[in-house]
Amino acid sequence: MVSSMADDVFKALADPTRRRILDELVDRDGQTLFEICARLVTKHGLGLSRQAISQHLAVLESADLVRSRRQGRYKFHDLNTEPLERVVTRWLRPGTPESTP
Amino acid sequence: MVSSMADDVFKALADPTRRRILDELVDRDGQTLFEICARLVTKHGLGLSRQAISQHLAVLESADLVRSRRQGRYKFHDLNTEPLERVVTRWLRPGTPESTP
DNA sequence: TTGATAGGCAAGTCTATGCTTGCCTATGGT
DNA sequence: ACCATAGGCAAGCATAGACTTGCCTATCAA
Repeated sequence: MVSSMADDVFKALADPTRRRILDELVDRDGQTLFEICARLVTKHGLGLSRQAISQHLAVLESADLVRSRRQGRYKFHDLNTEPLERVVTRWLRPGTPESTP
Repeated sequence: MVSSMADDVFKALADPTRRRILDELVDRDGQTLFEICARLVTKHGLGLSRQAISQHLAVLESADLVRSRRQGRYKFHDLNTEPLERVVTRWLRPGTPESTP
């Protein structure tokens, strides 16, 4: 089964933990896996294993919502909002009065 | 467990069939369950049972993405894009140049 | 009243997926 | 060389969720 681009984006956004991760990356870009784990624990009280977060990051990457760059033994994660902007305008008509106040 | 408003919206959008339904309601508002079933079959080739679509509509309603009004034995469904507009700006910073061309 | 239409409810099945556990690789410091 | 750190891989489990089937209710037309 082929998974379209929009499909991956919406699937990625369906999980609350993944949305928290995006929140963290908005707050500070270029975090490592361990940093994200630590912040999810301290700021949101989420007690998830490192592997769980790693799998979430993989889902976000496959949706191109997160880009990663390797540097030595560190892997930094960056937010990419471009897929969001493209996917959201699907049902939002340009003529909606409330959207352009 | 309490399900927040954003949670319901993203969960509702996670399913491709539900996104198709929203597409149909953008195309023509105020359709009944049977109309939506017929259009999904003819226009998209989806062979789903009436109950499946009914359950999808229930999910969309609980996310307030679809509002329904009863009239006799008919139940008309209307699209409500307001939750979308609110939920999407979460990671889209207002200063993004591409978003305001 | 009878029958057809529009919709609802409630199991039951089956797959997807979130999470864990355990082990493995690679890089950097000392 | 040694060990700690940063991350990856793969199997296993357990719940959520999509879909079906079967039956029930309500509205309208004849």
